Amino acid sequence: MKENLIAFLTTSSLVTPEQAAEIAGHFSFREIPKNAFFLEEGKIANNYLFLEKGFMRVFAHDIDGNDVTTGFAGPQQVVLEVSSFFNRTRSQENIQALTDCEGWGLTYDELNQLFHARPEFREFGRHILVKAFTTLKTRMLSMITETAEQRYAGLLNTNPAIFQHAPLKNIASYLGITDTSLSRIRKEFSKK
Amino acid sequence: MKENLIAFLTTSSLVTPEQAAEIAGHFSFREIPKNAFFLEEGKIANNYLFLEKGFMRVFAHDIDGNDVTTGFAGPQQVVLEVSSFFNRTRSQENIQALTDCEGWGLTYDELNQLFHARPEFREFGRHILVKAFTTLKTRMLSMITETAEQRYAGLLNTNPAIFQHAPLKNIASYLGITDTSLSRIRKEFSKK
DNA sequence: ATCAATTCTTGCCAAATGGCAAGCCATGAA
DNA sequence: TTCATGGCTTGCCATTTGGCAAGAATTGAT
Repeated sequence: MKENLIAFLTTSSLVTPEQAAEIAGHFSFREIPKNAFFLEEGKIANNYLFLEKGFMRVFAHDIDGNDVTTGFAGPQQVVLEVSSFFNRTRSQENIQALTDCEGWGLTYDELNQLFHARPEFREFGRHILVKAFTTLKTRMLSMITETAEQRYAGLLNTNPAIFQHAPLKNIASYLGITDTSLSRIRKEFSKK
Repeated sequence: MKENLIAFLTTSSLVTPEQAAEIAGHFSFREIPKNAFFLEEGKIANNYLFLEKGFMRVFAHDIDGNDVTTGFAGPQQVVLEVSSFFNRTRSQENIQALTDCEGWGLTYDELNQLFHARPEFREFGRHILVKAFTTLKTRMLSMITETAEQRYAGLLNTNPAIFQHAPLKNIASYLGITDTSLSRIRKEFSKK
């Protein structure tokens, strides 16, 4: 039942299979139907989620009120608004299900209890945070050094599934361009 | 002697002044002369630094070998290449002193011992990591939603000291533009 | 003091991206 | 079925940014 969660916990090799099974025991099943919000801006994130099925989109609003996609999440990934969750502050971001989603979750209190009781899960938690940070740094570097077309090609390569679930305008803002430009880039790209 | 470090540890209010004094006791004094490298790409980051005086630049190289500034550090900040330090992997980034620097440092082993012995320092460590992550997310959002001129104005506002220590071409790549464009933006900006 | 290297600016032009509006297409609701 | 909505593309043109090269200014080394 929780095989995927257990497997995920052990991949880092910071947690043994036995430990993973016990840790997984504390997670509860969560369903988020399509279009429902896992987190709404203005609220304090209280849920840590291991996403097993489905896709989600993370987005914020810029000064003019425009919708800006800051991230996507897919199966076998942790979904978490780090800042709001750990600092207990109001989130500036929304997390919405692009498709029907299923996964395993912890509340803030549950996670802290588990961090306290399970040093290896604490290490695992740090590992996840470091990974998210590294991923974001890589994305920042690609934002600085690559053209929009290169970033598009990169996303198509690393996360092709997103194109089947998110509208292009969301993908465009994630890439830092307008939907108009993305459309043109796709046209050029398909010629090659 | 270590007042600044102690004050820094207590600002988060995760560490009491007494605890901070004891934690600070484990840090050793570090000097990095101007232009020296605190970390070189290809090596494994082994030093955690609280910078007390001076400025540093973090940079990587893109595919064409161009120098890209990914960050700056100034007084009262932690200097750390998170990914290499925690994963014990070779760094893709360099950290170089822009001016003569002084601060207080821990090695990887020292930090881990302290994390183990001092839960409050562990919490503090997480707090620093979360803050760095949040800062980077904000920067990513500004990269997507703001013009180069707005980003320039923002940096001038939040970190004016950098302009006295780093050459403009470094600041340009940090902002995601060429030095030519930055020069023009500065010209326009000074008219206002 | 001199020379070399680096930094910064500027002019010229090209390339990349954006803004807007129109139109087409697919989807879902009534 | 019809209608309304949202998603995607496209044409036209404006704006932003880049590439390159030249030159001035600054810095650093000898």
